[in-house]
Amino acid sequence: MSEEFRDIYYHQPFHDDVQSSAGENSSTYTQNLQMLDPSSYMDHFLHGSTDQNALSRAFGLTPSTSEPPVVDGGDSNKSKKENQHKECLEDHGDNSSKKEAKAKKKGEKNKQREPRFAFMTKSEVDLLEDGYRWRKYGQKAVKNSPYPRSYYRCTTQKCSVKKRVERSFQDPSTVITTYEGQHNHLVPATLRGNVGGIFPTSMLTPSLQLEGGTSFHAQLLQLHQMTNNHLYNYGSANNVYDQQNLTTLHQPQLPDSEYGLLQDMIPSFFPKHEP
DNA sequence: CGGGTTTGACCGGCGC
DNA sequence: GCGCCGGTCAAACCCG
Repeated sequence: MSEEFRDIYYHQPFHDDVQSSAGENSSTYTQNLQMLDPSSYMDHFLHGSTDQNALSRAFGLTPSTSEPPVVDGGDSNKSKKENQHKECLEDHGDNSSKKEAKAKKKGEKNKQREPRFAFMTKSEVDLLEDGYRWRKYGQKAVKNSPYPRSYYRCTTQKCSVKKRVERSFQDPSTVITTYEGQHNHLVPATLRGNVGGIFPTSMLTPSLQLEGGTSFHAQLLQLHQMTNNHLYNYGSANNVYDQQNLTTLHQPQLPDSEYGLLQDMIPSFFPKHEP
């Protein structure tokens, strides 16, 4: 299961003025990047990680020999559940007899487990913009939490990426976003008149860049896709966000070798140190 | 009218 | 076998 939830980030933007729509508001910018203390919810995701560990893992640089990335003594139950639910996933069956479809699927061991990628963001807005378009397909109450969990699917046809969004019940200001799967397409051309989030980077408009949650998420996602998966190429070399956008990003402390590599890959993710 | 959201029902896997 | 649980479906609804 540690493979499913391999990356958790904690993103804490500023909040000056907050409105109610994911786009305009969280007019925040990234101020700090750190791992969240293991909460009960997240226990099965990560445990006692440090910034460096987290980031290293995030970039797929975790030395395979060192600490187990995501281990929690008591997560056996959870992990089973996670696995189990994985197996329930996926069925776009539009046919009338759902049961049959599911039965078939079941028989066909259609249990591919998509990689997951989760991070936490301090935001008043639940649904952080990442450049993609999502359709909500469900909402469930979260056990032991007053906050519901929402389920979204990428609206692009043939793209089965999903994401879950829920608010941490321990820190209601924190939103936990879990992506599942890989987009097999580029970011939709327009999003509120802008190029949304992640990829066609050089096109980002200043206004969008200032949406801290957006660009940060975008970059994390991009990072994840680039480092952990080689199936998709979004033109990494030229993906350079305006440096201003992330100047306050907490600079990760990585070994020079790793840091240099990452800097090459995502320059904007590692803003130059300017005191 | 098309696309998104809401929400109760349903499903399959566990654990007891 | 039953109940719980997380996840999904899909009809009804909403909205631009």
